[in-house]
Amino acid sequence: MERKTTLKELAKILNVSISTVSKALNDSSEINPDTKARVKEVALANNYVPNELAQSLKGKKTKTLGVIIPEVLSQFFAKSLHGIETMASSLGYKIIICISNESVQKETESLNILVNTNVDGIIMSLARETQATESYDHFKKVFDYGIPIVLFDRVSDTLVCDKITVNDREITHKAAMELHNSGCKNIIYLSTIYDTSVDKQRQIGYTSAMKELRSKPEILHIKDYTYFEENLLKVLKKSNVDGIVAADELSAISAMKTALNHGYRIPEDLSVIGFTNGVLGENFIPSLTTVEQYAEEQGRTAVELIIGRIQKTIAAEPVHRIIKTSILHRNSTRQSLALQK
Amino acid sequence: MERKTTLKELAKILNVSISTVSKALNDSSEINPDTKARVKEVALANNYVPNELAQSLKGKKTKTLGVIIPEVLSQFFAKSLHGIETMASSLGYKIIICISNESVQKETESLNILVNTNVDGIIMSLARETQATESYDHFKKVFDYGIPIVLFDRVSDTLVCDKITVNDREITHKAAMELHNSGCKNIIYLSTIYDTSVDKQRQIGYTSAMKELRSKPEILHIKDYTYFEENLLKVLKKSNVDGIVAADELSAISAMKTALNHGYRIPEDLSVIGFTNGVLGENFIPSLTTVEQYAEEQGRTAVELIIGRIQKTIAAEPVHRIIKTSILHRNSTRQSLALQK
DNA sequence: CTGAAAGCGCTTACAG
DNA sequence: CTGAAAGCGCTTACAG
Repeated sequence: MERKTTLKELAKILNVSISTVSKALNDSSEINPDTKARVKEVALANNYVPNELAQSLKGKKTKTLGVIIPEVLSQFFAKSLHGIETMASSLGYKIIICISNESVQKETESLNILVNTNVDGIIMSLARETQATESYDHFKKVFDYGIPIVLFDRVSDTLVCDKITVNDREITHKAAMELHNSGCKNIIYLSTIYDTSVDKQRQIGYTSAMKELRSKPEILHIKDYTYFEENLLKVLKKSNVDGIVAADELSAISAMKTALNHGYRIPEDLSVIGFTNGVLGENFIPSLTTVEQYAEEQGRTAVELIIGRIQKTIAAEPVHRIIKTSILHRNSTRQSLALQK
Repeated sequence: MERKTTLKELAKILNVSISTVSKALNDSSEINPDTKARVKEVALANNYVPNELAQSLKGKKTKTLGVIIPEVLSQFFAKSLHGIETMASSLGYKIIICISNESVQKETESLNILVNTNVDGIIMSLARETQATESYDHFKKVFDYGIPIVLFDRVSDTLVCDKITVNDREITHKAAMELHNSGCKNIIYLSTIYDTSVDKQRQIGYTSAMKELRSKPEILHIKDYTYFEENLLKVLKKSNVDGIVAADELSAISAMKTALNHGYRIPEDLSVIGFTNGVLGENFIPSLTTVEQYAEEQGRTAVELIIGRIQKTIAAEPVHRIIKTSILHRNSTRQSLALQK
């Protein structure tokens, strides 16, 4: 049960003042090179490591980033977290992680904890409830104290700060068009991530494609997986659906499962395009054609942005970085008719 | 860009000393109830929150837990992390998360960061490389400083500390016996999590079952998913395999995928039992019969243990908590023959 | 080039 | 019941 060595102890051993030790270790130009060398040697021999609490108390920087995500069990957020952790630790920052569980209350608590804990910046993706109810009062403190914040994936116009999203509208439009070009006549939009900003954007992209194709858009939101099969089947039959654009990975897989269990062949009778490149879609049979969202890259970019903001190396006005996604073609869709010839 | 209110400022407003303010806010019995009330009122009105850095610098407690996991993309670790976060935040602790990426070096860095950051305790699961090379020197500092540590899932006898594991041997034994009882003749053990303590335990359980059945054990370790299909098929054919006990979720699913792609029917021709109750196994067709490891519970228990250790509310000798698992029967296995009658 | 002093924002033994 | 003082472990303007 050793205690950590302090500057005071080193000073005593070296017979110099605490100030000298501190300056020597910080490579101050004020200090004689020989003294520096001696100090450093003794510090090393005594396993000296500065007490970060004390340093932070003076310097006001904690080299800590707060991260709030709605959940960690979906591949998208797990991957973003991985990207955040990798980049942060490579740049010498620690991360405190909070999971909001889609709830405003937990998000509020998390924000308070992060503020009180003196994080240098916050990276987050909004809870569904926050987006559904448009509650943003709990951000007041963060803005009052001028703590930089970057939002990724689930963002809001109400919050003026740096943001990272993907080109949701275009890619969803493209996904719907691809289904059409591969021969699908009745394409629906399926989502279980209702009430989120990304869901809205993807809906818009889908709807605009339907408009272009002069087809009636059909949007199916399923809020509870308990009734997933039942709800989906009803629509599949009623509208003779042969194409699905699903707003997330799990709903895409669940749709395929339901369809296969009821005699549909995929992609012949029903084609599906989902979102997120995760193990689920990769390993399902048939494997899922999906929108690669570059989750890890989003995480890494978020860290770069927030650190740029903390160190004031980027321009004052808020940045909105839009990451270009692409469609990863696998086996849940057919080739486009044009290509088949 | 407000600054946070300090005790000094409150003291000035109230015309009392800093000590009085501090004691009043901490509900010290020394202070006059009326004074307390006045102080609290003003504190509230000024949005006072104590500076945790200063408090920690005095009190030596940071109310922060360090967590190191080998990866976050597997459901098992994502679920444990979720359990850890939930329990920790409900008990007023923050968590700093580090991902070792299975590497000793990253694990060492993470440990150093957590020590330097003055976490009150550490919860971790060892990196594969750490277990493979039996490198434990990087733990010296943690033990020297007496920072409590609890290991879960991937543990080591070399490290004397609290541990949480599951009954790996028994349950793997049981899994193999169940396959046998359902009619499987040639049961192999498949694993991609080679070199880990859990893999070893599960192997032992499997081997003991084979011994009991007077069958020759066959253990297949695949270290690289690139050659998964090739390696597995060779063994499936050579040994006429009709049962697989897989040490983790992904290898179980990959095995089913390979088998299905090569004409095997599951569970008729080949039965599979995996580990971890995750979305992958739940959604695959057929759904995976698997060992429920109660990952979230492991996470929650880890938090309880470490906090008990920090607050010294548990006995001095190291605790080893063994969580009883169970087999979740789904569609990748047949009923036992006994039950079929 | 070195050191004494003040201060970051708290807590707590000690005096009164 | 209230307050002055010391101290947690640092950094940094200021003196010498």
